[in-house]
Amino acid sequence: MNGMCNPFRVGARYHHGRLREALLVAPREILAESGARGLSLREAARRAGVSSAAPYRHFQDKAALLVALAHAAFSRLDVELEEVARAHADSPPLERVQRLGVTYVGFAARNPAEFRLMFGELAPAPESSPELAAITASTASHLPRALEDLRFEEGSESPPLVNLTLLAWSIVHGLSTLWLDGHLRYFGDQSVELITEQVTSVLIAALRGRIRTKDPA
Amino acid sequence: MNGMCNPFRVGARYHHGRLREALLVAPREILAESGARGLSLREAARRAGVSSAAPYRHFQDKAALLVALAHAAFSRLDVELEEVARAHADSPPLERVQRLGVTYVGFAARNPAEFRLMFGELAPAPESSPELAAITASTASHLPRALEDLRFEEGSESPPLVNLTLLAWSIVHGLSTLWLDGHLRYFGDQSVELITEQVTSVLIAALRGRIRTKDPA
DNA sequence: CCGAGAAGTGACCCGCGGTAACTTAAAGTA
DNA sequence: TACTTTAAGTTACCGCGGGTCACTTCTCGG
Repeated sequence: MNGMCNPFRVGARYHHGRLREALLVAPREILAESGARGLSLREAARRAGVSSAAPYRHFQDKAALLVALAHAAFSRLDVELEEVARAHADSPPLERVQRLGVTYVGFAARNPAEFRLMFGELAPAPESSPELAAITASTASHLPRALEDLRFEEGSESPPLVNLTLLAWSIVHGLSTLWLDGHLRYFGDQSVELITEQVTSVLIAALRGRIRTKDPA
Repeated sequence: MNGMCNPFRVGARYHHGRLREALLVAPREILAESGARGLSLREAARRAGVSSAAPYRHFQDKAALLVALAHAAFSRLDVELEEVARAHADSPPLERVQRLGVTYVGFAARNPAEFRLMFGELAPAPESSPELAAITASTASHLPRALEDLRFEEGSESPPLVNLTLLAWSIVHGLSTLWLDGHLRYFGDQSVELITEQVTSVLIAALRGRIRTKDPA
């Protein structure tokens, strides 16, 4: 209770000093340990070595804390995607899109609770804060930016960019949530990243004309 | 408290008589009104006109009630998919798959809270009950059953059925969750069903060779 | 150096999940 | 039909979490 174990709370002074920061760190530990179910303001306060009413000096309510956490998580995903996009700037667009997708799914798998916080049931609406809306938009921009480099053969239809984006996003988002919720356990024990690669390869092969069905038009 | 408004509780006898059934009906109203957040055993008991300890005579705990609710929801989805598959038994496989996908997304949109209960964060693991595992497996079988009718042109690669299934499932599951969580609001104000049709049409057109990229191999 | 306001405290409210001991009524049996 | 058993209810209680309020402690600007 005296918070001696807390790096932010060595002196155990009456005023914590960096409580807001501590309240963004502690919940990540909790999420990693016990998932979103175990995340309570009280537990976060406890870990910060502070009374259960203290957090309310820095966050209006629990939802506001969740918004801040989601914002931080979006920032990290945004950085990852940005780096991948730069690293594959000279690759063929489809390959760049695939790398972005694998990164997206990998992030979800490595940060399950935070991914759920960003997108899931109790995710704060992006409108609940301008900053959250901004980082959300930035994160969502990488996929269409890579896809708009795609070129189609003459005689081929050119699907609207929005449909292509949604197709790609729904695949990786679907794989992420299915994986997090344990529904991919019966599809072999490979890593999600590998599964993602194989699944997206089917789409890519189709777009490159290497897979064609005999399905009647 | 006397439960006079409850059809199952007209006489307000000491023994409810059909409490288990009532406890499967009331939560659906709650879910429709206030989502999973508002779903508590106590509220369900209140609506059934019964004390807050009564439900424990019929369900070991809240999780067990959720399992039963999820089972019922899976059954309804299973029936819907079964009917669609039968209705399109003579259509080209890709079209049948598309109808299944639209049905899946439509179900999610029409039953948001229950869909989250089936797949989402606090979804019970299928292993938590044999019946749940069975109905889950049955529900998941419609997509691969339609996809295994697909035939490929000579010279075309033939992707493994499991990858095709996962591709199709991840798309519709991704669209469902993205829609439920409000992330498709910025993609126009069309219905999810329409969005699903457009997005899946891109994939289908690619598989039929009507869309081909100039992407370097 | 002092006063105002930011930051933290403890006590309290309510609703929730869950348990235990008790009561009612329905069903089975002599 | 009477008596007993037991399933299906009840009230009262526990601990915990979100949130508020009145109060105290510290920090910092004038």
